[in-house]
This record gives sequence, structure tokens and C-alpha cells, in this order.
Amino acid sequence: MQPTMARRTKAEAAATREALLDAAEDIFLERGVARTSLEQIARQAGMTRGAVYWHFRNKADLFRAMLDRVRMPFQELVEEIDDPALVDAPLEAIRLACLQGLARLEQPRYRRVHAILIHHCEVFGEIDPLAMQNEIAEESCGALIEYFTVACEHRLLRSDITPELAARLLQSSLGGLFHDWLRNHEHFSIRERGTEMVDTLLKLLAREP
Amino acid sequence: MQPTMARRTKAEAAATREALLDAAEDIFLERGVARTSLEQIARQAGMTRGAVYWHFRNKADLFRAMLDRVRMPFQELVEEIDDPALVDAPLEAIRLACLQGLARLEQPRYRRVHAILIHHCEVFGEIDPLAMQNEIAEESCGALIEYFTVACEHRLLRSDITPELAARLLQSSLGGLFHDWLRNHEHFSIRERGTEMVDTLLKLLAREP
DNA sequence: CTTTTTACATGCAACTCTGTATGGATATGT
DNA sequence: ACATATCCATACAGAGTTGCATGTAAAAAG
Repeated sequence: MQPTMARRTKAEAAATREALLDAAEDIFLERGVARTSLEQIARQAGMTRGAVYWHFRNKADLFRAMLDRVRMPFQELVEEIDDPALVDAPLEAIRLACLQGLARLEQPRYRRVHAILIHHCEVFGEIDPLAMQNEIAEESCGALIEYFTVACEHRLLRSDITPELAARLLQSSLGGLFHDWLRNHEHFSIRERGTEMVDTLLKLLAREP
Repeated sequence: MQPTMARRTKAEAAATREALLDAAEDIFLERGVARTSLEQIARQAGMTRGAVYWHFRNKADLFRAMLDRVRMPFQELVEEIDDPALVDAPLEAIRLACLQGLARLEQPRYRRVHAILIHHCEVFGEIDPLAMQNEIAEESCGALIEYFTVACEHRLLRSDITPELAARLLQSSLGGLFHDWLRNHEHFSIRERGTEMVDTLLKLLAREP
């Protein structure tokens, strides 16, 4: 055993920072946020608590950094499918944005971090996960309402369905499916079920030809 | 200050047990399960940790007792609306069972305990809240599938909708709405939005006359 | 090459929480 | 009335975690 390992290069330091965040994901997901100590995270990454306290101020700061690696604003999803042919097909734009989101959530990192945020952490320190979830929900619902409003103006929606109702239906359905899937993702594929759900919902909501 | 308060009557003991559970609901909801100590619960109830350890073995046991006060198996909801006229109207039976469940969730105790179970606790000790949620979800979804299957056999469903798909749609929608509402119940009434959602979904899923 | 800063490891004091052991006073059974 | 079991308060030992302070070897700056 060496006397004391010492300073790494800047690239190595960045690598240990990522390793600490990876380790945090692992143990947060396995034991929950509250029950994992900083020493468990450090040992999982092959480090000691000294490394953790150098890179982060405390557990809340580490948690925030972990979330920052998977920031996925809804607006990004819309911009990624920015096809000018879709301005007159808002329902198809919604469909593609949803599928884009489902594809992202299948990536292990997104899935794991969201599972931690939704199912494996409580309020702690200066972090309020419910407030974060609220922000996400409000933003996505607002965006959906806008698109459904456009669809309504183009006479693409059933006459007995308001844009707000359509948006809430779609958002609740996907949110519920998301929650269920995050509990045990091996039970089914969220991409398949999500696609099926979005397709049928949009078909049911669309005005009959 | 008296030297040492001592033994209460059996009724008083049962009352303190209830008071401890009430206090646990309060603080669990406010601070989260992991961050609340047994002493905080005891003091909130005007007792000490001795009372807690007398009535419960540990925090997990207290948590389980708290959940036992709001056990609401889906079958109960169906039995409560056991109207023989509904055996030939399975869609109406589903609707009434859902409304019955929504009405229950509006009761403060049900709402608070479910908010704790879903949003304010992680895995701890011998308690796995995700497994409990899974049980609830599986049971309710299974019951919905049975009823939608009957509806399908009676030609009450659209021909392009399978009973499984209908059940998953309804369950995900209500589950997502439930999660959103539990985050901040003052934002909207789950009874109104849930009723609206159930009505429109069933209308969309029903075969056109 | 020298100095300074970086990137950690190690050690320490303080705090919090748990579980249990003990004690006491009263309700309850007989 | 007496003995006993009940209901709860108090005290204590132990473990675990946090934040900081210190040490240190190498990288980076000059």
C-alpha cells in the first residue's frame, strides 16, 4: 500500500468526479438517497470522503450535480424534431416529441436518475424533489396545451374535447406509465407501451375523417 | 411538573397509540420519513420515545401500522357498488368504482398517507414502498382488465381497442393524475378532474352507437 | 527549477439516532 | 386488598455520519 496517493492531472480529476457521480447513481438507486452515506459513495468509486468533499460541498450539492447531467427540458425535444412540415400537423408534432422523450428515457442514465428523483429520494437539505417534478410537469403540460390549441384551431380535434382536457389526458397517461415503468423497468418496454398509448390516445382524440 | 406520569387505562393507551400514528403522519408528510426521528414523533404527540417503543418495535413497524389504517383494496370499491343491475353494464361499473376511489382519496387521512407512501419515503429497513405500490397497481390493473374483457365480450368497446389496452390507459391516466395531485393537492380537485378524465376516456373507448 | 496550487487521504470532534435496560405508578385481575 | 401486568418516562451505551482541519505528493504556474 502506497503511503499517500496524491494529486492527479486535471483530466483525471474530472474522471474521478464523474466516477463519484456514477457511484452515487448506483447506490442512490439501490439504497435510496437518505440511507446512503458519502463514504459509501466514495468507496464505490474507489475514493475516500476527501474526494467527495473536494468536488462537492455536501450531499445536496452532489445530488444537484447528478441531476444536472440529465437535464432534459421539454423544449429540447420539440426543437430536435423541428420539421417545418409539422407546423400544420400539430398532432403529429406532439406524437414525435413524445416518442423522442420515450427514446431518451430508455437510456440507462436517464432512467436511473429519474428513478432516483421520483422513487428513491425524499426532501433533504436544500433539495425538494417534488418542486422539481412540479416544474417538469407544469412545463410539459403547458407545451402540450399550446400544441393542442393549435390542433383545435385547425379542426383536428374532436369537437367535444378541449385542448386542456386533451393535454391533461396525454400528460397523465404518460406520467402514470412513466411512474409504473420506473418502479421495475424490466417488466415491460416503455417505448412499446408508450408508443401504443400515444398512438391510440391521439387516434381517439382526433376528429373522425 | 409531576414526578413521573404512569399507567393509563386501556382506552387511554389506545388513544395514545392513535395519537402517535397521527403525529407520524404529520411529520412524515412534512419532513419525509427518513429524516424524522422517533423522538420528533413522540414529542409531536406529547409523549416520549418510551411510548413509541412500547406500542411499536421500531420505525418500520410504526410505518406499517400507519399504512394499515388506510388499507383500501380495489375489491372493496367494487363490492361497495355491488349493484346487480351492473353485471350487464361493466363500463358503468368501472366508472362507479373509479369515482368511489376518487371520493375516498379526498379524505385527508387517505390523501396524506398515500402522499407519504408515494412521495415522502424511500426504502428503509424491512419496508419497500415500491413493492407495495406494485401490488396496488397490479391488483387494480388486473381487476380493470377483467371488467374491460366483459365489456369487450358484450361489444361495448371500440373494435380497435383491446381490453388490456383500455385497462392500461385508464390505470395510467388515473395513476398519473393521482401522482400529480398528491404533490400539491391544493392545485386542483382530484374529484373533478378525475371524474372528467374517467368520463371522457370511457366515452372515447366505447363503441359508437 | 522553484513556488504555488491542486487533488485528494487521513484523523478528529461533535452530533444525532437507535435500542434497550431500568424504574415507577397505576390500572386490572383475583 | 394484594399481586401483577401494563403503560410510559428516563437513562445509558453504542453505532453511524457529518464537517472540518491537517498532511502531502504531484501537477501546474512562474
